[in-house]
Amino acid sequence: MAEDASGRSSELLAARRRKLESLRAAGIEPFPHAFPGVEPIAAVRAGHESLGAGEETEQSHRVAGRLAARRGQGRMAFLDLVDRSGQIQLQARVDVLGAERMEQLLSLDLGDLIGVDGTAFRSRRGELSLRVDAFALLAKSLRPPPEKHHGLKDVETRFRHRELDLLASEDARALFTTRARVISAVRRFLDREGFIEVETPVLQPLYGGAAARPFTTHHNALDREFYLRIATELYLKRLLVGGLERVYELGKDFRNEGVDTTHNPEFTMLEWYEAYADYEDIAARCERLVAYVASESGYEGDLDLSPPWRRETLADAILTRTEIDIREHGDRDDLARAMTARGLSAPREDTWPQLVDELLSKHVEPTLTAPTFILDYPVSMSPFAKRHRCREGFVERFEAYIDGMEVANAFTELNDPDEQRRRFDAQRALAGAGDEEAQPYDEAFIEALEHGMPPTGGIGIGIDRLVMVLTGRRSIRDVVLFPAMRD
RNA sequence: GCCGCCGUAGCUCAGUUGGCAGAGCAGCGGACUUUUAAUCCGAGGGUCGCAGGUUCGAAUCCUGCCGGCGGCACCA
Repeated sequence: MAEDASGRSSELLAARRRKLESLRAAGIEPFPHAFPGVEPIAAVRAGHESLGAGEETEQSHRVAGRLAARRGQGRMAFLDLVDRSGQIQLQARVDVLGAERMEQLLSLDLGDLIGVDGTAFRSRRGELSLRVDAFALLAKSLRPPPEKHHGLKDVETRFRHRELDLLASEDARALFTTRARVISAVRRFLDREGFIEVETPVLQPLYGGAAARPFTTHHNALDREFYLRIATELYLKRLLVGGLERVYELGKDFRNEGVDTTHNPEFTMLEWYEAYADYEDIAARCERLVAYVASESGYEGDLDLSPPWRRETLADAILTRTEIDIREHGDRDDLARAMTARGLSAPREDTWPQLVDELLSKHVEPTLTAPTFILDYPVSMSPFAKRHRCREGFVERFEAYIDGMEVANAFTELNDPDEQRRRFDAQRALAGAGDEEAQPYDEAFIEALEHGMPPTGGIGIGIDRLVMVLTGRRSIRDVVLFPAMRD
């Protein structure tokens, strides 16, 4: 990665530069403007599926892509051309092209982008091919591509230079094509169910809607600090007050936290809110959405994502794994003693909600391979969720887990402004006690609630993690085009 | 932040006890009219992540730093 055009290791670059200059000297433009009328390679292949080995056609096709391999030289050669849809073999013949054009075609470098007009035939070995009748250089490649058989394996290079990963790897192209299908399927599903897509501020004067530390930035003209959003929740609920009834936003959130296999500092989040719904309605729609998206994106994994998913209350989930009933240990020290008595670590500085979270993430989450809703969380862990209609001290909230990973968080939304104000007060107390993730007081949000928000259910779904589930990847970096890296 | 593993040619990788830094692909020169990782001949290509140290001699041993991966901690 440290080479440059004039220094060491430049022999390979110099050779390509020489070719570039000789092309220009021969009057060939190495970077032409366009190449209209190109057919996807997959479409060409599909059009000749029934062609037998050794059979020829008179059908001409125009294709374009990157030169990936070359076999043979002299009077006849075979080239492999790759576009986004697939790969096809080209046959170059001196008796078709003439000596000069043949020489020009064969002196192209692997990695060059070319356009070809060719006649379809199937080789004696059964390979669908195009006999090159005419070709054009579409863009000269001035750097050598990754190795043609082993591809690009170095993980660091694949992440820092995703373009090389993509141009070298069919799997990489397929993965990000699948990701695109997931995202378009999400939109299609929600659009069809009466939701409208909205865009709320990324730069926010006050952050909120999740427990996380924000990134800060500065606006020069206004001379003030802004936060990059950690969630869209509070703005979206203001739209419910405004009467939009069913809204969703699909976009980036930013959280100033550590980086690991399930966390990237910027990540793609889906949130939707629907009036007159509670968390049971949300759970049902969530199940259907994931099943739909899985089907639309060609999911072939082992998980059964079809509704209904397993449902377990948080308290029962913890009870069955650890024999600790958090309902009987409502006091912080009492719970800590119960954990210690069973040999579980109970960090001294942890609050009661943090101890519960410890039990959940250490002892429950890893066991949740099949899609599962964990229901009903303690009030103190959920400042924006509505009190449970019959379970004292709990809220109507669920988190959805798949493959041992949290992929969604949802609740029956708190719409009582006075109760919301008390929850903010409690958060302020936590902040005073040093909790860096406590919610800041958002007066504009409270005021909005005072105008009246309908009973509402809402959810956030981590799209990167959903893509991980649907593509069987264990690291979020595999499903993010340009994951965060050190400089 | 802590622990472990890793960093060698453009790419994929070898490199023995510390003893002249290698192969394949790619590239360069040449041969070749049905190849499929084409084949054959020839000549090249290196700051062994960076900086120190030990040693007659370091890719190899030691220390520090940079970067990556995994784990722990942190993390709706």
